[in-house]
Amino acid sequence: MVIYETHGDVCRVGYLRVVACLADDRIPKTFDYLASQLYEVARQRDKIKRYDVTGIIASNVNARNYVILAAETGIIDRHTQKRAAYGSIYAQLESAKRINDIIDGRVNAEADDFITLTQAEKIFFMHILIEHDHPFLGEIILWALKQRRFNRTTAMNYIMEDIYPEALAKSLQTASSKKRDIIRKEIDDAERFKDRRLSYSSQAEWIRTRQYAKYRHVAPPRLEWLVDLSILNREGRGKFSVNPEIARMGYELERVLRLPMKKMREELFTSIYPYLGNWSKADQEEIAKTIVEGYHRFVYSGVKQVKLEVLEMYACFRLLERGMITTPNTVHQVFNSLTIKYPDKVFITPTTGEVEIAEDSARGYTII
DNA sequence: CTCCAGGTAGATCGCGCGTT
DNA sequence: AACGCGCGATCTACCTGGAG
Repeated sequence: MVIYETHGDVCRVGYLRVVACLADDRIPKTFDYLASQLYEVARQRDKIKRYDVTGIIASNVNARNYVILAAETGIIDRHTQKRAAYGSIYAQLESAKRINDIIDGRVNAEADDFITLTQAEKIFFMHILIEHDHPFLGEIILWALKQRRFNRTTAMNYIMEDIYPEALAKSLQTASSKKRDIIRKEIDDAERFKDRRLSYSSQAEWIRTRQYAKYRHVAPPRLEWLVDLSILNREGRGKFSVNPEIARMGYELERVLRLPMKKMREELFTSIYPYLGNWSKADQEEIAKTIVEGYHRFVYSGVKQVKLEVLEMYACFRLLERGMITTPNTVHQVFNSLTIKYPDKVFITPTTGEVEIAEDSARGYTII
């Protein structure tokens, strides 16, 4: 499910954290309301403006574009106007504390607060962006890996003329029938992008076309996301290079990013993320503790039905925050062993995947 | 009316050339 | 060789017409 709607100004991943914290699990908030709140929060740090990065929120319109991106990446839900799965997960992570402090005015934002991500946050957003922009963003990463160094223009052309139509074609299989016709039309159009671009006699003429405007709205934000995730480094204006740490994993990345979605999710945790930080392996007890603690956090913040899948992903990222790594499948196994060991305290409704964990199990984690 | 994709004005970069 | 100037190329933030 490729992200269809992007705008050239949604370049900074960090604002998605603010949207996740501003949204709510119980009370719907309209996108306009979220946008104006986001705008207000972002303005807190007007005095310490950074001019070396693009995508800083400077208007309501531009804040709204970020809210839309949050909807496209599973942070908030278009229909319910509440938090979506990844928004709920982020809101329960420790990382959310700092953002909430800024939102509530308990601390003043520093220059980097909306831009710089912690290592765990980088992996969190890498995960959701790769998943929601699949296979587009993954293929962009693989192309970048082959280049090592490249400039913005080369990247824009290749991304739009080669990767984009192919990614759209692949996304056809999973798209709803309504969207399919629109996507097919877009593919037809995209297949002619290159010929059309080359038909303009001068560069000056080309950059004034609507097609170029489209390029600018689709490709550059994705490159900027990769910079925020430390997959790419910025090398001055319009130039990028691949982070050497990532470059070393080229072969593995190619294998993992091309796996079917469900497999890819697991393999990112087994084959990629372990090399993106100094993690220790989380043991069974830590995992179980994190599951139980997480369940109570979700319930406390107003999530009525805690989905097992969501709880498991939460546990993976919460452990990363504490310097420990595990995988969704491992968490799943630990959860299963909990239901067997404590059938009177830990339940799952098989049809819906909703979890319940008895209150007293939280106290001192006595169930372990 | 609302809203956003596409359009555009102005800012900024950096190439290539002349000068020291 | 190194510097720096000027201008075309490129980039970005903001705006708006036309779709819904």
